[in-house]
Amino acid sequence: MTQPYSSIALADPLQRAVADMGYENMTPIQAEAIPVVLTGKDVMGAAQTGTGKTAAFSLPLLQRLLKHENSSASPARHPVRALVLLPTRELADQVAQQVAQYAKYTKLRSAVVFGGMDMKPQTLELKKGVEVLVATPGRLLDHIEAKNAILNQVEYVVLDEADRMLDIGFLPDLQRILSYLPKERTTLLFSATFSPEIKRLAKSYLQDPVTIEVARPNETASTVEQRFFSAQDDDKRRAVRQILKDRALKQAFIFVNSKLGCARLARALERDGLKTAALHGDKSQDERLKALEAFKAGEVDLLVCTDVAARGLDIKDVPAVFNYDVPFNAEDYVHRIGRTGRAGASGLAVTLVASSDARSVAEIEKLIKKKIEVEALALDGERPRGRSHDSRRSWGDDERGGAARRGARSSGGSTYHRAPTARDPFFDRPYEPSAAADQPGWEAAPRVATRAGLSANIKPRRKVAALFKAPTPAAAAAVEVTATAADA
DNA sequence: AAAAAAC
Repeated sequence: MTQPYSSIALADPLQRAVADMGYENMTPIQAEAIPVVLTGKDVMGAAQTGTGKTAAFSLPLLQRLLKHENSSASPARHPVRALVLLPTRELADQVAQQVAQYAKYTKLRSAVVFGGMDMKPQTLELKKGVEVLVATPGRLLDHIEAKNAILNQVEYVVLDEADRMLDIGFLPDLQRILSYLPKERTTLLFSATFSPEIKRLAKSYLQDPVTIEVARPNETASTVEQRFFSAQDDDKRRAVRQILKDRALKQAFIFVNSKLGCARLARALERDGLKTAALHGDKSQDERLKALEAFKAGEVDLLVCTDVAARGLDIKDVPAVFNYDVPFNAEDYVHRIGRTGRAGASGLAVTLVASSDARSVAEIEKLIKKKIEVEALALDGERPRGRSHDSRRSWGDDERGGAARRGARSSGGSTYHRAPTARDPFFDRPYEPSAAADQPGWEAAPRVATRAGLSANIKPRRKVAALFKAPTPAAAAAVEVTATAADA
């Protein structure tokens, strides 16, 4: 079943680069996608997080560029021949570094452009000539408009995290970028999650695509232990600290839903004496990159972050992910927990569930097609406020009971106990996906289109239609469906 | 209910 890279038709410089990185065997997505991309066909690829998607498109793409190295394009002009688009700056940086690694023994040049950094060095780089350009949408448009990047000879476009690139927040920019590209080209879409509507929209951008699915879309990695604990806001920080301690976790991502919440939690955990860095979109790019570097280097133990860090970031051996807040979008849950348990390693994903999160948890359950049990978490120390009068409830177990359980736990080795008979009454019933969740397209409810000036979840269908021109009737239809579902 | 992506 395992297939070495050496068994496929990749040029020697690429094989050497792969060997340098210590890779021998292809991952399933690579084994499936590389031969197809080598044919030059359009691809829609779905694979679990942490399974080597970047190499799956980079290697065959570079191979194709090598093969046609002496194309008719004037060498003096150095046109961009492959464009890779990503939804966050950190991800663009990471993918660019990988591409550069794979290309290091070739004459192909790559560059990366993203916002928050000085335009000038990027401009200089582009003017020197670049075959592979990695970018985030906004900054790329800047360069296009400044005529720093000429994209009319692009042969390949890759949309990584394609479902995000196609969502309503990115779509207008994406469509403008695509309008600068030749119609005759290869388009590759990759993501770990695809809602049916986004899939339909995505197909409207592809010509006769080959669909590659090495795992059921939206599937979470079996290497990640997923736990859900009932915790109200006041108890969440203590819960995090206790789980970190009980499970002897060295490092963790801690996801929060808002930038402000992220900054606040980071400060609070720092005050608790934990080495913490915050990563969110209100920080300067310099701070963002530093936070990530510090986490990678092990200088900080906790990376408190918004969904800017949910997708794609590949950091070795992150033992745990906490969802301090339950994500609004079920797809984001899949991506967030994909930061741990990568490349076959084991990982722990802990989601703290407040009583107002029932609907979101139901959405997650529906999406990942796994039964979610929300467990009670017995916190050490004083019993939690407010519920202590009712021993039927998990939080209300008296201290004696709690202590007895903890004793049993420490001898048994398992850190947690499941207390299905003593749960918060809110969770006494199993999660039933809500009626709304059964509506097709619910999970793809359109989000705010800030740059387009809309300020709320979109209601009137007309506004959506006016917001962007879909390239084909099929795409328009997909958008209509999404908007209608959101109205419901 | 938010975040992300340009200045």
